[in-house]
Amino acid sequence: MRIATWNVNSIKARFPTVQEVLQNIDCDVVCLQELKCETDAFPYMELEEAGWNCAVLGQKSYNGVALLSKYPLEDVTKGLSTMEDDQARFIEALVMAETPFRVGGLYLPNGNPAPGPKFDYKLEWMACLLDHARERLKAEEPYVLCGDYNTIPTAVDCWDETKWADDALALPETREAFRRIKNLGMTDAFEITDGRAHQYTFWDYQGGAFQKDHGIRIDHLLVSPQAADRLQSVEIYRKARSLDKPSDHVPVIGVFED
DNA sequence: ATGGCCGTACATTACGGA
Repeated sequence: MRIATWNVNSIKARFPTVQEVLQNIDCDVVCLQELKCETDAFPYMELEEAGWNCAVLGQKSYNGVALLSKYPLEDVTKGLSTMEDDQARFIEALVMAETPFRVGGLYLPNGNPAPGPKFDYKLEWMACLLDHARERLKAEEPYVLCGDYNTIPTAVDCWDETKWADDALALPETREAFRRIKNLGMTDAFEITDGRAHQYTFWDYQGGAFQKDHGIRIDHLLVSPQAADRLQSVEIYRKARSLDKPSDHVPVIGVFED
């Protein structure tokens, strides 16, 4: 079972690239973020023709999340169970593989500038995600909570810690909120299968950041104990960043024993 | 310094992103 998360930064602006990458990474489940399209405008037909079952929570202009699955999806929920949110940032479903996996796809708020109302919203969102994860863990099932966390977990997850010191992605409050979710018993899949420093999932469009490898690791898969038991490896599909008109994020793939 | 982001929208600039 291969489960990917990928912030596509507009599905319409790069749909041919998205289709090509989906084919190449050969996953069973893909969580997409930053669709930047309304639910009705999602390219259901093309993706269904390629064998995907789709669950979508879209929004005009900004945000928007989707779940793609080669297996049937059941128990689809849109939005966090623990919060009223007018932004399309969370979708979850039960993936009916031989061993069912529950998969949540999230697009956590950026939070800049900090301090300020946007940072407050980010921290509120993370607190609600914590409550949601706590409830989900009670089921003791394979559970994967993946997406763009807009969180640089530690100093070695960015190319230059000093450049991010005052940024909402790296502030102590953000890192603490992320750790709290891990402390519930959700494991960072990359950390336990790879764990190398300076492995990135995002590179800014500006200043030749990708060529200089000036990136940050902000796309994560957090997994329940039952999913961690099956976890074999994590792949960061860097190649997606070198294509024409790329997203600024690349797919991160968790590989699980079936 | 010989270069210097991207996508969206009530668009020709403002905004959100990270």
